[in-house]
Amino acid sequence: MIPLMSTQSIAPALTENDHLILIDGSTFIFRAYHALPPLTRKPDGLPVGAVSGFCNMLWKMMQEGPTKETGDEPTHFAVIFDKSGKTFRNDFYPEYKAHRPPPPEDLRPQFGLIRQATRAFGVPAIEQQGYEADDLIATYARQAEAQGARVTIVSGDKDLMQLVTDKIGMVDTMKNKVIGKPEVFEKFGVGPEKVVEVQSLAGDSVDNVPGVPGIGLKTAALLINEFGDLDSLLEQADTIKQKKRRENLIEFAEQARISKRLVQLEEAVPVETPVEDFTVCDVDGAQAVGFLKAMGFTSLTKKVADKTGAVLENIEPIEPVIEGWESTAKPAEQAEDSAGELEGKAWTAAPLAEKVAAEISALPVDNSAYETVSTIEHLKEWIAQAYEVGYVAVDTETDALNAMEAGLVGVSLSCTPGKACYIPLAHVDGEGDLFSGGALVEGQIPLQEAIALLKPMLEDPAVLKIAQNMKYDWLVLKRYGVEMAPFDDTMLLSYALDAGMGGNGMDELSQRWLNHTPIPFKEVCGSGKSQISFDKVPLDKATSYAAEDADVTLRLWKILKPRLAAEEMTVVYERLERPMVATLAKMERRGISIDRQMLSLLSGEFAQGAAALEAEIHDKAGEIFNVGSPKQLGEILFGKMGLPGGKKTKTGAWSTSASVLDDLAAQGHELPSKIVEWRQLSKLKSTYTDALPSFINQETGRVHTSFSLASTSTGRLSSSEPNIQNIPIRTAEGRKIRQAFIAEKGKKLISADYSQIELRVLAHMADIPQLKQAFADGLDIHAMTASEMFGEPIEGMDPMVRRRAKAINFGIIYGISAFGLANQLGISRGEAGDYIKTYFERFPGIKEYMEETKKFVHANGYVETIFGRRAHYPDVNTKNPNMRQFYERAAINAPIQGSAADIIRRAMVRMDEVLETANLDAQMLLQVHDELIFELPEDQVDETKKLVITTMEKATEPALQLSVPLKVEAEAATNWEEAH
DNA sequence: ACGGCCACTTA
DNA sequence: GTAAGTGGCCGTC
Repeated sequence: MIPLMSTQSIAPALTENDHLILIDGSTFIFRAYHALPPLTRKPDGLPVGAVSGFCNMLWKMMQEGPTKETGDEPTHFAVIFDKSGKTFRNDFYPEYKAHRPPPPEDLRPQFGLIRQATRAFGVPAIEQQGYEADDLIATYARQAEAQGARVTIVSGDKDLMQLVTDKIGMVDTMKNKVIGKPEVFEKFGVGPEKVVEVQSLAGDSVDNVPGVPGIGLKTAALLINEFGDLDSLLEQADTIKQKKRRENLIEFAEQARISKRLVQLEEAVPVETPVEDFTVCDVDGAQAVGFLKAMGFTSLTKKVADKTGAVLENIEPIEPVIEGWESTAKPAEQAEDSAGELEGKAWTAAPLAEKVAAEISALPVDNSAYETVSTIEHLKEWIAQAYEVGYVAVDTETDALNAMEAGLVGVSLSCTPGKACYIPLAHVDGEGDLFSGGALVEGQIPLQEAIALLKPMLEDPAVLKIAQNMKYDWLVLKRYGVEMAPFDDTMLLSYALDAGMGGNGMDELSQRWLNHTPIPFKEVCGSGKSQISFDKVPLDKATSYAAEDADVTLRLWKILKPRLAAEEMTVVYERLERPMVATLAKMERRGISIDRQMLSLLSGEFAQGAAALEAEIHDKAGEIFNVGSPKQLGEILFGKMGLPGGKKTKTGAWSTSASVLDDLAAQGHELPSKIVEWRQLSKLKSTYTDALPSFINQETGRVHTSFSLASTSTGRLSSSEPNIQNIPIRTAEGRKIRQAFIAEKGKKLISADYSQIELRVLAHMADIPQLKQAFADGLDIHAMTASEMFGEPIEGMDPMVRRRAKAINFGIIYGISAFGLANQLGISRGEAGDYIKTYFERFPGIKEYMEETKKFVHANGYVETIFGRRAHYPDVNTKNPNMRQFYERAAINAPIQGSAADIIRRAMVRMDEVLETANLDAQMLLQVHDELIFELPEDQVDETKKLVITTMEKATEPALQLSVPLKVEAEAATNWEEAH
């Protein structure tokens, strides 16, 4: 290291009357970023949320001091930043802080702005190559102390606690906590002078300080208190009684010594700016106000102007230098480059992500290391840990699968890979019979108390909550009064990154990324008839299962989150995935009313109809058989009666599908059409009229579906328990079921649906002039297609001609084949092929688009929607021509279906706020791919309709302007059938 | 009791 | 021809 001479200051040395405040810039920046909703500057969309938060915090600190207690006027004041790039610690330990994911894309341009903001307030912004902010803070604090002054360090970083003395105090403003010697002792179990010794043993996963395996804070403090310091301990390690601990201390002695050098702050940095220069001076109003004006922070600008006496109107905005961001969209590669440069990282994000994955998956899962939390103190320790690292993996255990009914049984947490706890809350004695069981097991914190302790942390903007399938945990906890925020979801991270590569469930992800099989639920609760609910599981067994889930979730997050930036999927995740969690959770919570009586009546009608048909069928067949059995039916139709069999199923049996039966009916046979009718009726009865009432929630009296965000390859949602996305509409009988979905008294339902959204998306993506023109002119798209293809005028067109064109349009969206079109239209393969040929001649752009898509998927293994969502087809290059063509069709369809899904997602994410801002009480209840269903007071119908329509039609903006208008139609009624 | 198959429902 | 979920039957465990 080249020794640098400290610059001599002309300012006087500090005295015991002086008070130096050192602000840890990183703490401020990251708190400001995570604590506040994203904010962008008006004209150009520059992200400024963190800048705004930082300025407010800095200004407050300058006005009031760090806290009331230590709020005596500072005489010296500076903000210390980390300089990006390598530090001296990396010279002897390259892995130091290597786990850190790169900063989020929208934070990157704000680093520079925040330094400029600091200077605009007349405060020194200090950073120095090769040193971390902590080292500079240590050096300045010791220098000031040596001169007799008092020092207050403002930071949330526990590494700085080693500096605390009578003269040097610490304040964590975010948590409103003053840290002196007693607080350090409470945290580390030793005084500030021994903090380094303890940390070198316990390690720190956040900074990637290894420490000694198996030794946490508690044990470390114990050992240091016994042996005095690290060196003495390592010398006498062979005297330790506990076998594993002794072995580890001997084996990892060198690792502990390295850890000590990592956590030991450098207190003699040859600083470029002397501490004497930090003298507080009056704020130059013109500078500060100029900067704030340029940022567009109106209320702070006014405050600062008032205080400094600057005349707001006379000050011109001072535009700061902006690095790492441009207001106009630019190619992805460029964004990557400039972002990399800005932070001066030697690595790009992708190799970092790989490195993280390798390290996390190498650490074995040890279920015996997990803790069962049974006291308030223990719980508090875990909560404190979450605050400390700023994130925590959370998993709730419940007594049922359905989030709207399940009771909370316990919560598990993890902040460090390999370390996790389970907090049992409602485990009951499983012994005894059905009635006597149910006594709470001992060693559990009362549920309400535990929730009261957890709630502030789970809702605190400073702590990121991480879960696998957050919607479930969010819903369960919401029912206990907790609204978790902010959060990440590992299932959605995986979905954004790898849709189509396989499932996104935790077991599968654990297998894929950690090469680890978590304890199967079956092993804990059994299965089938002997299955027990989780509240009956003994605490030790529950802990190894539940805590493992939190551990695995945290590890998956550490692996998947850095990939987001590396693979440019941040925007997809943050705009299209994550915000849907709360949106959908709220919809599920609201549920929808159904008319139980009406369904019951229908069930009766369907039963009668089916019974009558069944009798006829048996009569015509000449024997009694199970009509619901395709096998028995096949034997009768194609065996006994000798009818000509058409298709075979893939298992070799005669197909009795509706299309086959329809063909037979067309040949003049009576039985087949009766079968078709019977099947339709029994389907309506069993799946809808019988099943729906069983989904009515006891407490709410409504039906709460569960939407799945990550179970399609294209980005569509799916719905289950019950599936409300396939409620009948085609037949008159089926529509009666829709009538049973009703609005509450005094309310109405609105159904708003996109008209032809997929064809519009296709027209935009494939850039087809005639289609775009037709949509712009509001024409009947199928008639227009027919007119182009067959040369017939739209007026007075034969409905059959239009029907053919419609089938072709749908076929195009599905990745058309002559085989499929022929089936659909009941024409020959050759004829269908001719239609397709004609179509491609009239719309050459479509053909080109389909060929390009195929080329793309073969080259890349995935395709993309207009908003960048990816659908992967890892097997598209298979040699099997049928499979290959299947994947190609799916790849053609995915960008179209997926883009439409993206669009409605954007509308949904925005909808609640839009309605609320307009003071409307409408509530979004359901989504059916291109349709949204709302419930609202009947006197707000007109206004709501208008707002819903614009929100949906403008959903791509401002990110994207389609070259085709989107059209939404909305109707209101007291039931879904009439509204649709 | 579980899972595959077939049928039906939707966009 | 794309994307889903559910229910009944039936063979296997």
